[in-house]
Amino acid sequence: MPNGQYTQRQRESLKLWIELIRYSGKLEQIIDDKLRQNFGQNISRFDVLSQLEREQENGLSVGELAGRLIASKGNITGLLDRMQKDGLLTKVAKEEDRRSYIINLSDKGRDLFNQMADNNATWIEEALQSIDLEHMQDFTQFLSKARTSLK
Amino acid sequence: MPNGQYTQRQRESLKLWIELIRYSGKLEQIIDDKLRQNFGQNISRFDVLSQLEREQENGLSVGELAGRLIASKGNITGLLDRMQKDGLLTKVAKEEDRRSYIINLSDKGRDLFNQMADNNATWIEEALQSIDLEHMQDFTQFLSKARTSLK
DNA sequence: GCCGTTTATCTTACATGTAAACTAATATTG
DNA sequence: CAATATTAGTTTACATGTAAGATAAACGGC
Repeated sequence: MPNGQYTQRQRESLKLWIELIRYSGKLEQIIDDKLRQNFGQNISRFDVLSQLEREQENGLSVGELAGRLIASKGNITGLLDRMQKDGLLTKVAKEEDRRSYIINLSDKGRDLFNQMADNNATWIEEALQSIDLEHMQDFTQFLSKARTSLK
Repeated sequence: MPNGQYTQRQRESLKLWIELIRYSGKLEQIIDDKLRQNFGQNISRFDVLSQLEREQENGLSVGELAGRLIASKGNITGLLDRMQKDGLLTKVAKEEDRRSYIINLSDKGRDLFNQMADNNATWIEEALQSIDLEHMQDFTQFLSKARTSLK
């Protein structure tokens, strides 16, 4: 493949790729800014709270939590430390497996998440207001399929 | 809006938002991994090289460059420093405005970009192979419009 | 030309992402 | 049971992202 000589399919793939990154990056930026300004939290933290909230009282081990996060899989130790220091979650050693810990929402964390989630739903609805409901559903389904066939 | 009680439109917006972030995040991750493994570079650096390559010999000031980057707008100083240290670009003080600098690709940077771009086109075509050409074009156009109506 | 404002970039401090090496506990194999 | 491999999580070092303030040069009104 000589430099700069691409097939039509490659050109269209590149265009789509760039638009996808641009659009979703801009959306993410908008939400991240709102979360920072209004709650002093960012998307990673919202993601953590969200995953823990789904588990109710059961909590998650560090590894399980990392596996469910959309964004950061990397150095989750520091993130959880900072969130624990902020009183958003609890971390208790597991009885059966002394290598492992159970992470749970604190009451403060749960309250904060509920507030954030409500606001978030409003912001996202606003950001997507130019898209009609039918397109939105098609689009969601399309993305879901495309993602499954990824790796 | 009571906790957990969302309108249909809000629910669909949230679903679309989550699928978008997941899909584009996964795509970005795939490409980032390939760039790291094959070239020791990441997407931010590829983005910088790409913007500079478009300008041919003219180069860009730090501010212009920052404005065109898809991703990082933040601490671009350090990124450019590291890339300069790797010999990928040059940084020359501007004659007319001594506050400003002109960033340009070095030969090494241009060569590297050309290699990366070719590989990138192949990888992205592969990642998007499950989508037929027509859908791809629709989707690109749709995203472009949706993005323009954002902020 | 002088002075306040704006602009371009840098610096600093810190949060987060990435990768690899490390530690301790558990599981597996013989 | 002992040797080895695997797993969970941490630690370290470094690259990158974010925000705020600092610095120096250029601009604009007077």
